[in-house]
Amino acid sequence: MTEPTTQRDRRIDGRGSAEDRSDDQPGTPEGRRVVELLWAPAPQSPVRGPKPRISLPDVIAAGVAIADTEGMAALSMRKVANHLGVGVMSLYTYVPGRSELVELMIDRVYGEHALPSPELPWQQRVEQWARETWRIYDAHPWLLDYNMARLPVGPHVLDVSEALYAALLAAGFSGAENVAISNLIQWQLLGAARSMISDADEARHTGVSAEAYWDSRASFWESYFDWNRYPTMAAIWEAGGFDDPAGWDFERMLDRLLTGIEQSSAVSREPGT
Amino acid sequence: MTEPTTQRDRRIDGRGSAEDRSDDQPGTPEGRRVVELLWAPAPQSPVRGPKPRISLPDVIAAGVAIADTEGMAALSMRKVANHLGVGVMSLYTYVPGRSELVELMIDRVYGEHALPSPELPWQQRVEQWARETWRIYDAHPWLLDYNMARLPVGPHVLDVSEALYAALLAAGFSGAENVAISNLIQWQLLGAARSMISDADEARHTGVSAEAYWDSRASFWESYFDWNRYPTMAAIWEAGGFDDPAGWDFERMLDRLLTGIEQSSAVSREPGT
DNA sequence: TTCAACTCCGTACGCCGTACTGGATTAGAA
DNA sequence: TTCTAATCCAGTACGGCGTACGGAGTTGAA
Repeated sequence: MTEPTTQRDRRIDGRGSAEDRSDDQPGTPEGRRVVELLWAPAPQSPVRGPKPRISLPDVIAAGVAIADTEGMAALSMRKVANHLGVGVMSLYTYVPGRSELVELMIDRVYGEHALPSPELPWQQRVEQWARETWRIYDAHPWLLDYNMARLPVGPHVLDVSEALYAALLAAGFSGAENVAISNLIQWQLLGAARSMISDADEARHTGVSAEAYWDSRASFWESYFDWNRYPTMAAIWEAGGFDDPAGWDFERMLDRLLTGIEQSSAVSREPGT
Repeated sequence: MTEPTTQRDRRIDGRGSAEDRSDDQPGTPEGRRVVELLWAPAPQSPVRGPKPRISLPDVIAAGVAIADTEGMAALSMRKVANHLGVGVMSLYTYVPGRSELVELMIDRVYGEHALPSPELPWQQRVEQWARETWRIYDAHPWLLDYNMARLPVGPHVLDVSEALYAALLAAGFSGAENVAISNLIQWQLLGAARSMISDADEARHTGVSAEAYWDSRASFWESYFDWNRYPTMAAIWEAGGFDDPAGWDFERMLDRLLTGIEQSSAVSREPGT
């Protein structure tokens, strides 16, 4: 960290082309910046300018607060600035832009995950991991709006991933198999959370409850639904299969997953086609 | 449909309060409108005004075209209008707003799903269903940006759902069990697609390939990754478990799912806790 | 004391969705 | 034929967004 860091360097400076990096540091400038924000150990020594009135954690906390109460779509730089009592552009001193702020927010809430103790049996570890993940989705439903395909590579996100990998390793899965089962668990959890939580969440800040939503679509069921065209759905409906989210109830799903994994751990190891 | 339908009625007219619906039709006005757009059989008889220069399918097709090439984020009403050679506000004659347009676009691309023949054995039906779904995600990656928790209730969306439910019914699953397994399949597919396709897709219109992305984060691996803090991840990495998406390769995943379901179909039926 | 480094932020630009309003066009009623 | 109501079409405008730019004020080190 020898070269001087001017404001222009710290700001995002609009995606420079591949040629214009004269230094030999790895990666792109934006990538380096966000990695530094996620991992940088200290706000480096006291420096030259005036004392900052806010801090990076403040900005992240404000973002989380707004997203928690109003949803991800309502999160704007102006609102964050307002919440902190500063001008909008001041935020760009701390954060390169909105999307990087979101990455930081995600890593920050992953820090709330209470990691399972390595001494527990693997089933309990996986179970606690799943419950904690669910709890975080429930506390911060805006996570569910995020694609989740490319999680930010932050310390807390990695802690959480490591915990699941480690639990599955204890169950006897390693390498690609471990990754596959880990993905199985995460995607099930995410899918169920999206179905259950984001309904309730959307209700909270649009004022339209899930029932009201379906009621608003009621004309469909009355006028257009064709019982002959969709016989299986009709049968499931009449059997109560859609009542309550019993089919993807969290407890049942967890049970299913664990027993499925146990079986797979017992049988195991015939390669695919 | 006796009461006159003026433009003000057809337009979205800003979420009227619950009191102001004088008629006794079910659901909210917006809900009725989008349901009609999805299901209305014909553009009702020839009517009074000037001949329309474009049509609803044109608008939907333009939206799909733009989203296919530039991504969901780049889909704007202005671009759609431009693509059709009309003014922006003209679109609102055909579609209540952007979000409804997206719903219509989704149902439209679900119409590309080649439903499996009911005469095939259920495994082949599920397999073909999964391949078709994957193909559609691949052709229209912007679907993956959509939450997918609340799919639009359109005819094609329901056709696709019905096909999976029916195949699983043939496998012996009914009621809530059918729903649970159907969700399992869909969420796995969606998760895998989000991981694999949206990478490639993002690369296409941001110009940043997945390798370039990881390269841009390269400083992280060099400077910050702590092999002691993340031992399992390190082990998996060294074993090649992250190389290639072998762990969640589509074929392997499909195999895994089908055999898992078969086992579950054989064992089955011990209730949870 | 000077000055470079730094924080803060007002202004402005180009996007976005869409409300409002009115003009042009047409089919049926008179 | 003339009139009129229904309908399509769209210009203008408003409030919101992310953020580039440039400059004013503040501070510690030279």
